[in-house]
Amino acid sequence: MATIDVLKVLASEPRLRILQWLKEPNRHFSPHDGVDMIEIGVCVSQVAQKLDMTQSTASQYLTMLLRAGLLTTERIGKYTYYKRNEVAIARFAEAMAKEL
Amino acid sequence: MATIDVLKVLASEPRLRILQWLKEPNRHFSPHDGVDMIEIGVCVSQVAQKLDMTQSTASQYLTMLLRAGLLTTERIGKYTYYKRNEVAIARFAEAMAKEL
DNA sequence: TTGTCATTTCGGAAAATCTCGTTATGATCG
DNA sequence: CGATCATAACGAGATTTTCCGAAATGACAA
Repeated sequence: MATIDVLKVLASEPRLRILQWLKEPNRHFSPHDGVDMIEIGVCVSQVAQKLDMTQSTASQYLTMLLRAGLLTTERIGKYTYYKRNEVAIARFAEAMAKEL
Repeated sequence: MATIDVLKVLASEPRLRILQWLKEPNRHFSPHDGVDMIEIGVCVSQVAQKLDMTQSTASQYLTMLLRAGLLTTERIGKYTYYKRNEVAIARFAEAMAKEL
């Protein structure tokens, strides 16, 4: 995905916040039983609640961050967990420092 | 200016291009007589022509980049020259790498 | 001063984005 | 299977952004 398209995804307060919350999920979300939020991630409804927006909106935002390559996802049972893609995020930060 | 607001300014193809063109102004613009584009910068009309947009639009975009702190400006005679603020740009790239 | 040129500001139409409610899909449980 | 729950996809109204043309500002030159 091109730099400009990633920038467009990031240039939104709620989406940027999601990415930042996920740096320390334990600080910002209450965990599901037996789920390590750092290893597995956080599910859509948890993000929706924290955003104070509908589940529909949270799902869209997470999908946008996913398509931008900044998150990864894993489905476990009925839940879909999202977490940061640290490698891709670091790569993007480097690209910014170079291209900007 | 907050990170999110700078991101919004950058998340636009024409504005991002302006910033990138200004990395090598001699490669992208034809100079005014006796004006060192690296030292002094590039004027609004030059950018408008390169963008293939009106001078009004170019002026607005340059102003947005200026307010974001990414450019500096200097008026000489009837021309207003804009150039990159390398220190601020580097600072922003660092902030991104940290906050992202 | 008057005229001209570069730039900025203002107002608005078209396009894009935001965010929602609703519906559809997929998975689990009884 | 049928019911339920989490998520994704769809469609739409409200808001924001984009980009323009016209009018205002500021600087120089005659």
